[in-house]
Amino acid sequence: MATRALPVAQDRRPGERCCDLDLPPAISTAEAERTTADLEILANPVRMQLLDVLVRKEGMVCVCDLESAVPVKQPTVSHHLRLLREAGLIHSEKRGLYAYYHVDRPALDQLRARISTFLASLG
Amino acid sequence: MATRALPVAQDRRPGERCCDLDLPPAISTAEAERTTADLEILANPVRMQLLDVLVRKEGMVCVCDLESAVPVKQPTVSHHLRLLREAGLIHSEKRGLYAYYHVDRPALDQLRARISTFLASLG
DNA sequence: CTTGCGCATTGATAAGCGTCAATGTATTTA
DNA sequence: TAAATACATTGACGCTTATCAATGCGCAAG
Repeated sequence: MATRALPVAQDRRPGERCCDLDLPPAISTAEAERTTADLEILANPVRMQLLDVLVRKEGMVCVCDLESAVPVKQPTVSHHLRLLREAGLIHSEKRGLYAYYHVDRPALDQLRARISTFLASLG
Repeated sequence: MATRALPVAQDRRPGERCCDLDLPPAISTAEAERTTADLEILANPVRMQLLDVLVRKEGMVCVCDLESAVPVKQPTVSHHLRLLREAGLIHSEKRGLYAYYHVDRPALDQLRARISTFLASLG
């Protein structure tokens, strides 16, 4: 009895043009790429742990402390810190020998908001 | 004046052991890797658009329809559909010549919940 | 100034990922 | 049976990413 407008196997002949209810890509490719970038900056265990530490420690954290919180060597830590910095999620300040990092709260909040919006759009 | 327990540059001598308030990795490496996997399955424009189409079309969608919704060739579509399938987010059913895909709502909801929890933990 | 230290950068390596042409496999139509 | 169609799989390619040893650079203690 199916009253659905959705074409099913039985309704479709081989070679026939697919669903004319042209599924609009809904999410544009450009939009999908932006959201992908948002997800990718978080999609790494080391960056995730670094961010986590920086979030929990309200103040500034020096690199050597961050280093001891993740299972990779110092150059790799610097590498991921750079990516997070270039993404605008954290900032650094040099004091003497040490470099202190801290989270950019507004930036992080905006990132979380964008991802949440995306997740909601999948509902 | 600073009454904060957090060591700052001035408080720390070179060569000194870093913050003894051992920042517990808070998020374990294993946990971070699991969450990373959750993010990664979504962190691709094609998979994102495929999922989006499948979510918006309640019923089953055949591959040729999905194909026309993304800017890549058929083998690439099959590739990403396979990844989504292996992640348990979608399922397929063959009817005659056509393969129909549909979202696994509970699985998708759980994924979204896990990511939301993670995002909240960054608050 | 020289040495030691914290951190960034470089350069190399390896592994992973996305993409597509070509091919395989059912299945359906002629 | 033969030809056509939908989709999956294979195999190859290029690009990106993560990682670390080695090195560079600035600051600070001696």
